[in-house]
Amino acid sequence: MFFISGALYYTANGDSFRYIVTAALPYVNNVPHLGHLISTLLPADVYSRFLKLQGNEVVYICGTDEYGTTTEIAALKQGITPKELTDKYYAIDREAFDRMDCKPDIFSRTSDPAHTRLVQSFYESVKKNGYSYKKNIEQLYCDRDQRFLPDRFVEGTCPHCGFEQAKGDQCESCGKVLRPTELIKPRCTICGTTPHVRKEEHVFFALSKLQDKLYKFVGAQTHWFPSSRNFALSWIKEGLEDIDIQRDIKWGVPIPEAGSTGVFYSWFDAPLGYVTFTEQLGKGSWWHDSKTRLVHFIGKDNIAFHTMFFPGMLIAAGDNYVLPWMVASYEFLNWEGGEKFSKSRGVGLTVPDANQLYPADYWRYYLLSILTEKKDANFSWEDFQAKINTELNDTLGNFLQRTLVFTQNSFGGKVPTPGELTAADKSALLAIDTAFEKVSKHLGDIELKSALEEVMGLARTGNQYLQAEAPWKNKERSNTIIYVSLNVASALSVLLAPFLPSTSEKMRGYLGAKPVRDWEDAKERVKAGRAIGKPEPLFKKIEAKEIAEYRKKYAGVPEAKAEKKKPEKK
RNA sequence: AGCGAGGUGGGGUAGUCUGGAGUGCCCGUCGGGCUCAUAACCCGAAGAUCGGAGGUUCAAAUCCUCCCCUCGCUACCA
Repeated sequence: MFFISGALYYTANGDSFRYIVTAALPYVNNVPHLGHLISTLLPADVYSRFLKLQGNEVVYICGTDEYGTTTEIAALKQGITPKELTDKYYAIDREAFDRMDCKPDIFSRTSDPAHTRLVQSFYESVKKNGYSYKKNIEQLYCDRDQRFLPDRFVEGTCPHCGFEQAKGDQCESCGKVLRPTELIKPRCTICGTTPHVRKEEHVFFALSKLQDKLYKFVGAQTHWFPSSRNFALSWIKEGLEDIDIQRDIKWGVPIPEAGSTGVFYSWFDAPLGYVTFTEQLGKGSWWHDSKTRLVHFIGKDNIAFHTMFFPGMLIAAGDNYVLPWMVASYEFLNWEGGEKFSKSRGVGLTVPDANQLYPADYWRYYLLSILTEKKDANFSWEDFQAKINTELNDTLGNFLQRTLVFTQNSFGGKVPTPGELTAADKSALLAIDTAFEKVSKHLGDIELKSALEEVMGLARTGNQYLQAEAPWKNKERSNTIIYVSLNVASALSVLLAPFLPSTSEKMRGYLGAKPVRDWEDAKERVKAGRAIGKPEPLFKKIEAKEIAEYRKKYAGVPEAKAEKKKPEKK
C-alpha cells in the first residue's frame, strides 16, 4: 500500500523509495537561457530539495551533453577544438546554474572518460541481447572538409519545386521533407563545394522490436502528464523505426566495433549520462533497484527520447534497469509576445545575464509561477515586474516585515507568550497545517506551480489575520496575535525552502531559527522568548524604468549583432 | 499533410478525465476600510453568450460530430 500523492511514499513491503531526479542535460554549444532553466534544472531542483527535506534518499543528476555534430561544427566555425569549446561552455553553464541556486548533487560532463566506458559497455549489452545490427546507408561526403555531412549541412535544389536554397532535411519553399541525397546540385554549407554519395555500414538500434513493450509500458503510466503520455502513445502506435546510432564524426563516444571509425549518435550517449553521473556519485546500483523512482525533468522537445528511445535502450540492455517513473515535461518559454528563445539567434535572456540583473529567487519565483505543462508560457518584463512587486514583495515580504517590526517595537524583539487562543487564532494556526498538507501533496505530485500558489495563499492568510485582529488596536491581545503571526511566518520559511532557498534562509535568520533541515519543521511552533533578528525587507521593488531599460537591451539580438559579439568572448 | 496540445471576465491561470447554478485563484479597474508594515495590508463591486456551429442529456466549460484560430512535433532547440 502506498500513496501516489502526499507526504509519505512507501513500497509494498514498507520500505521508502529512492529517487533519481534528472534534469535534461544542457547541450553545450552556447550559453543557456531562461527557457532551459524553467523546464529542466529549476523544477528538478525544487522537487529534489523537497524530497530531501522529507528525508528521502535522493540524487539529483545533471551535467553537460557535449558530444555531437552541432558541437563539432560550432567549434570548427570558431576555429577551436570541440574540447576547448565545451570546456568554455561547461564552466559558463555550471556557474550560471549554481548562481540560480540550482544545485544538482553532481554536474558532470559526457566527455568524461567514465562516460565513454559506460556507453561502450552498455552498447555491448544491447548488442548481446540482439538489439543492434549493421546496415549499409548512403550519405553525402565532402572531400574538402573530409567529413560526412549531416542533413542540415547540405543545401541544394529541391527536386519537387526547384527552390535552390532547399536544406538537406526539408525544403523551406514547398515544405516537403527531403533526404540530402535527393537534392539536385547539393553543396556543403561549410565550404560550398559539391559533396558526393558514399556508402557506409552503420550501426542501428532495433527500436522497432520494442514497439509492444514500450506501448505497454507507456500505457501503464497513467500518472504521467497527459501531454507526455499521449504524445508518446500516439507516436508508438504509428510504429517505431530503428535508429541509426552511428555518426561519422570524431567528437563522440567511439563505437567499439573492429574497423569502425564512427561515434555514437549523441542521443544514444547523452541520456546514459544520467547513469554515468549517478555512478560517479557512487550510487550506480540505484539504477538496478526496484525501489528506485526515476524522475526526468525535460522540455517538451525531449519527450520522444525520454518516453520511448531511452526506455527502449534500458530495456534492450537488460540488467534490470529501472524505467522512468515520471517524465515531467514542460512547454516552452517564449520571449515577450511570442517570439521563440533561441540560442543560435540570441533571442531572449541568458541565465548569466539574468544573474547579473536580479537575485536568483526573483527568477525562481517568476519562472515557477508561469511554469506550465499544458501550453507555452510567455516571458514579459511587465509581468515579471508585477509578480515580483505585488506577490513576492507586497504579499510575502511585507507580511514578514510587519510581523517582525511589531515584534521589535512592542515585545523587545522576543517572541511573546500567547494568551488564551480565540477561534480566529486557532483558525490561523490551522491554516498552517492545511497549507502544509496541500503544498506537500502538490509537490509530491510535481505540481510545482500549484504548490507555490498554496504557499503564497498562506502569506495572504497571514495578512488577512493581522488585518482582522489588528494588534495595533487590540493591545491586550497583541501578544497572542503576534505569536500566531510569527508561527505563520515560520511555517512560510519552511514551505518556501524548496522554491526560494536563500529567501527561506534569510527568513529563518530573522526569525532566530536555523536553516530548514526537515520538512516537518513547518508545523513546529516557535518558542516564546526566542530572540528575533532585526528585519530588513526581503525584496526590493522593481522600478518601471529598470524594466524599460532591460526590455530595450534584451529585445532580441539581430543576427549581425550576434555574430559581432562572439569574437570578444574568445 | 499527419500527429499532439491549447482557445475560460481587460491580462494570466485552475476547473474538463469522473456532466450538476459560470465555480476558484493571481493581476488590473472602480468603491470603501485600516494606519503595525515596504505608498504596503484588508473588505466589497463591476466585468464572461467558457473559440464557433450542431448533437446527446432533466442538466454541457466538461461527453459526441464538424469547423475556425494559436502553438508544438515529425527523430540535433529546454
